[in-house]
Amino acid sequence: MEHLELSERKRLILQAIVESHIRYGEPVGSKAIAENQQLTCSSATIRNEMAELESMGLLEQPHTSAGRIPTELGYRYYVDSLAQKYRMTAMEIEQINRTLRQKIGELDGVLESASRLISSFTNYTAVAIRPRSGSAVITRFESAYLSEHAFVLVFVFASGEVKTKTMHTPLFVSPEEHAGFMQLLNAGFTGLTAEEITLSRIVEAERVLGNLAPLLHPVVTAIYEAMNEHDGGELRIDGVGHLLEYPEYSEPAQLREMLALFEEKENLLKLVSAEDTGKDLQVHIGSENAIGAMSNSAFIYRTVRRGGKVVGAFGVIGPTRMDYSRVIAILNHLSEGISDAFDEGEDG
Amino acid sequence: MEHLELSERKRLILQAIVESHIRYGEPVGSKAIAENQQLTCSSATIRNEMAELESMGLLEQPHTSAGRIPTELGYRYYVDSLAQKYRMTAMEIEQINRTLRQKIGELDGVLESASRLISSFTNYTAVAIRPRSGSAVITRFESAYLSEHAFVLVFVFASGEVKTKTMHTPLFVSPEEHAGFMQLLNAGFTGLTAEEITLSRIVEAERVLGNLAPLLHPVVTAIYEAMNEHDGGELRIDGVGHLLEYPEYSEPAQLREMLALFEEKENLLKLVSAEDTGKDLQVHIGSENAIGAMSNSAFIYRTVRRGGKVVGAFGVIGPTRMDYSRVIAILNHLSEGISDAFDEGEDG
DNA sequence: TTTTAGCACTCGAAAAAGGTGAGTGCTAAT
DNA sequence: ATTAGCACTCACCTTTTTCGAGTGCTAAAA
Repeated sequence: MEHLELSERKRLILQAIVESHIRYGEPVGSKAIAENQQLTCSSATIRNEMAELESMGLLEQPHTSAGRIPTELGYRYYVDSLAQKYRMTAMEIEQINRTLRQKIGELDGVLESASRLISSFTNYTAVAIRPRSGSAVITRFESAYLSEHAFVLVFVFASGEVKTKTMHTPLFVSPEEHAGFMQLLNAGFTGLTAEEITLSRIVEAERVLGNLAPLLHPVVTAIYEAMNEHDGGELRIDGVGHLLEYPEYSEPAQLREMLALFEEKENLLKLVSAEDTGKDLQVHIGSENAIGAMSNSAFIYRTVRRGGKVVGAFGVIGPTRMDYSRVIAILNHLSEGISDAFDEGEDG
Repeated sequence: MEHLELSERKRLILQAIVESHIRYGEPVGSKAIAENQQLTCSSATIRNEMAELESMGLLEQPHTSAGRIPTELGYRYYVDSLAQKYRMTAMEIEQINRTLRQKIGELDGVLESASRLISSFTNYTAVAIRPRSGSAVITRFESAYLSEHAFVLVFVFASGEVKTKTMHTPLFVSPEEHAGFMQLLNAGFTGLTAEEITLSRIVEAERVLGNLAPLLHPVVTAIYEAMNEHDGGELRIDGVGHLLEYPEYSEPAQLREMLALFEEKENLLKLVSAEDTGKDLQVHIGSENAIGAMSNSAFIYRTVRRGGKVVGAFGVIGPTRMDYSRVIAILNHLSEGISDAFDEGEDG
């Protein structure tokens, strides 16, 4: 399927059909094609060509007396070989740049903004993903002393990410004790994966702590949770309502499946975490998605890398008749902007 | 409407109709009532009573030859005077308690868990809200030094809330400089509302800082943002998919409106922020909601107070034929649990 | 050999027609 | 005051009809 040989005319016809169907969502008839385009042949000729395209598996008919719609293969061919590069408007570029410029630094913040932007620009549902990382390691603990009974714990992960958690305790903890506690934490619990935080370590630490020992348990629990949260990945979704704009989600069953998918973040996370093929732009059409609920949808996303490793992704989910070229252009632009922002943030 | 005089029989009939309609979502006929209940009269009698209830504005007929459904007023009467106290199952209580026990301390975390719990228990869409507070004041800055080019800023708000933000800078900042910078921040920028952070303060601080002056601008921006974020309120929604379980949201238009409502957090925030009537449990039925999109929905929420001030709220949104007694019971129980958790956290 | 005009045919979608029954209001008897 | 009885209403469901966009095929034209 890499490079199916198609006559120039067939390519034009396929392109016209795909684009019309993307636009109007309805089967495309031979007459519409004949009139509309720079094709100089009659509808009868187009009918013949369409029949051939159908036998090649690029088009299909919903029923005998209807026009044609593209198959998944048809879309695939379109995306790979036919789609024109969409040229973003100055307004679009401007607005994206402006928004990104404010959000340098925190990955979560950047992804969040990206998601919002994408949703409002494309009129599709947008997702922002921080995939599960597999082995969170905390390289440092910092803390801010709030009162005798409370302090903020700051977890600094190897990835550069930072999480915080406010701890409360019935114990009376002086600033000095607090400092000592933090020193112990940094000495005994950094550089470890969740599995490496063994009971013996904890017992040993408790022994050292003396009367502050009861403080350790909730802190260790917090550490665990922070690691798991960090490992577990994050998912944000914007513009769910856009689904309703497309008749392919008008059936309650379909819609329900999608909403369930969005609510159970596991699935989408898996989808992105599973594969790092090296390609930064992923276009998954229909059943290519390997999730039942998405077999009538397209999922396009772009990964965000840091030091070669995938640390995030953002993209859109919508009907298979998605405006691929526009979406791809927007994702690419956004991606560039984000890379720039990070490069500045890192060493600039 | 406070205490409409109704005969005992009318009350029973109204209650039966409301409960049947809550359960099945369909108009209730006289026959069903007559058979079902402990009423000892015939369907004809009930028809007469129903006609009267209708003329009082408590019931209505979707069309001439259908049964009756409660009006908003009917639901209101039911909620105020008729609803039985729902008794939670041991399982429900157990699970709520267990979940809450893990989430002591961070308001956001508690609200989040509450929302999830509510959604899964009630089969309605759940919301958790931290309303806009109006005047965020930071009482203290803490910081954790990460590297010469990065540190974590911790904002401690007067409300006890804590926010963090990771700062990057191209400057080379030594630990000592960092400590000095933090000292200045605490000296010059605590106890202020956003408006009180004036340019003159900033200029003065820059003067003191000397070569570290360029650091101030991004930090002040971050402070601004943190305050606004804190002021702006937070909204979390779970179980959107549950809407689809109720035919009142089967029309795309309805659904769309709701999804739009959920995505534009402003509206819901306003709804809760606007009023602090002193009542902790709010039941808004239909048009009582003062948001067009919600005129066919009920919104029940419970506020969370701290020191007498409303700092959060959680509740459910669903069709007007909501299972009021069950929802209210669950919200109340949850609320108790949360109060307990906070009391422990504060002084325990 | 390729293209095209013409035509009979197909079949989903929308509109129209028909049937069903739950539920009503009213009247008259209890 | 209650209830049995009955004519009537009207949303909902099913069936029928109509309609037309689109097709494939054939035969003529290029």
